[in-house]
Amino acid sequence: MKFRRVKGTRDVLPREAAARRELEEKVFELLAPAGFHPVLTPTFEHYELYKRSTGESSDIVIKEMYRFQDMGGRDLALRPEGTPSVMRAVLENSIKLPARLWYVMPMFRQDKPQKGRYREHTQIGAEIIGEGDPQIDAELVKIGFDLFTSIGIHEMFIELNSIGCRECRPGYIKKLKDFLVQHADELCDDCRLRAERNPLRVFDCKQKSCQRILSDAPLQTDYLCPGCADHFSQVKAGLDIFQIPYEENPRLVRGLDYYSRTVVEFKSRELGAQDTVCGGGRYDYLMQEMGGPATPAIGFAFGVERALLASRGEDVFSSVQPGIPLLLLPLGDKAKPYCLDLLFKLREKGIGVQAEFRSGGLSRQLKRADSRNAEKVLIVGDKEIESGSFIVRDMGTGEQEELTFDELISGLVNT
RNA sequence: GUGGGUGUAGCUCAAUUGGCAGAGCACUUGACUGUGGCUCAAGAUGUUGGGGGUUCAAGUCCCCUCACCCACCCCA
Repeated sequence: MKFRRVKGTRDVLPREAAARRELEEKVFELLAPAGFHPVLTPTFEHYELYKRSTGESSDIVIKEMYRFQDMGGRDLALRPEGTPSVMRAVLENSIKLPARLWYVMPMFRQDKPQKGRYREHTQIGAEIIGEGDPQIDAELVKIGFDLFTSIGIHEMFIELNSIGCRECRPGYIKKLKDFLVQHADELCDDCRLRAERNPLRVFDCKQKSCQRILSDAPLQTDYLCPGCADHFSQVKAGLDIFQIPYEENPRLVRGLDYYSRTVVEFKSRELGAQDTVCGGGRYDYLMQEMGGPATPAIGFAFGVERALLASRGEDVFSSVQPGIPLLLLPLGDKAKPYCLDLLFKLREKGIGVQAEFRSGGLSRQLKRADSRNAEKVLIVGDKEIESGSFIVRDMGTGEQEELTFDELISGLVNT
């Protein structure tokens, strides 16, 4: 085998492709009534867009982007996540706000592939732009919850936190940094680095020793300004209206720079290490940072591959040849052009039909029909062409009936 | 970028202390030239992931390399 797929990419075979379409339908059915409209953006953008929005301290920008130059010397990158592109599109096309947009688009990140994580993957995302009330946060979380429930993801739980705003976050980060410096000699090497660059990330550390120390660390929720504290408690009050299982996780931090206030993760215990199905949060400053007017916004996104893993298990990914409703079996060379003609006369009637043009006797043709998973076959030999009466055989039951050409054309429409 | 595991026929996997590379499924052909699935018979399939080394002899031992899987970092 000479050519292989590029590391971290995958082939989506018919069975999984069908499952994806189903999933997309379900998402559409849930989002459309809530006012979401579909949107598509280019697969690549100016590198600068992601650098400025996703953030220079995010791992995506630091080491995971497919960055390249085109022949005009433009500095470009394959889209690593959807939000910056969607916001750019809103701004560039002067879309009327508030707006609700959703998308299903491929994303590209050059990190090490493992279960449920690929270098090219498909994300479905939903964004509410121009609405900042806490009820919106609760609405979006509820929509997400319903969505994952409807696609059959079990053992799901929601983690929720508020990471504050411009007013209160800097003060908290300073407090946290002071704490980390104090305990620097007890932390792992990674965490000492994090303490300098991006202190919030220490909460992601899996080291038990670090976790023990961090259990005494100051928490953002204790240092929220009155505005953020009120917002957060109203989000929770909103969620309490629904019977949604969520837990506050004061150590939940997200990897992108643009988040503020509400952050949320949807997790499933059925996924192993990659247990986050969906992440999201509020990003009230992003539009302004991109040069637009101050505009509150919130959104979530999830990976289709991971969602399918969590909802259907492995069987989704096996390859299965789909069956054929009706297969024409020509016998002899004269019957072949006749079948070719018949093929399209039947398709015009909306019948799913194919023909077996490889030569062979009836026995052979039936064997082929069997291995191709045909539900019914139509036997077309010289005898049939002459008499205008054809045998339709049900490959499941073995029952046969004889139909004239006209009966065939009209009668099969109902089968 | 770091660690662990696995690479043998299209697929799932065998192969004893180093000793003729095999089975099941799938495939092709025939028994059966106008009635499939079952059965029976025959057949085809490999640079044992790649390269190098040790040896009379390597799927097996050693070194290098690549790919995939799992995990870490991080994330969807």
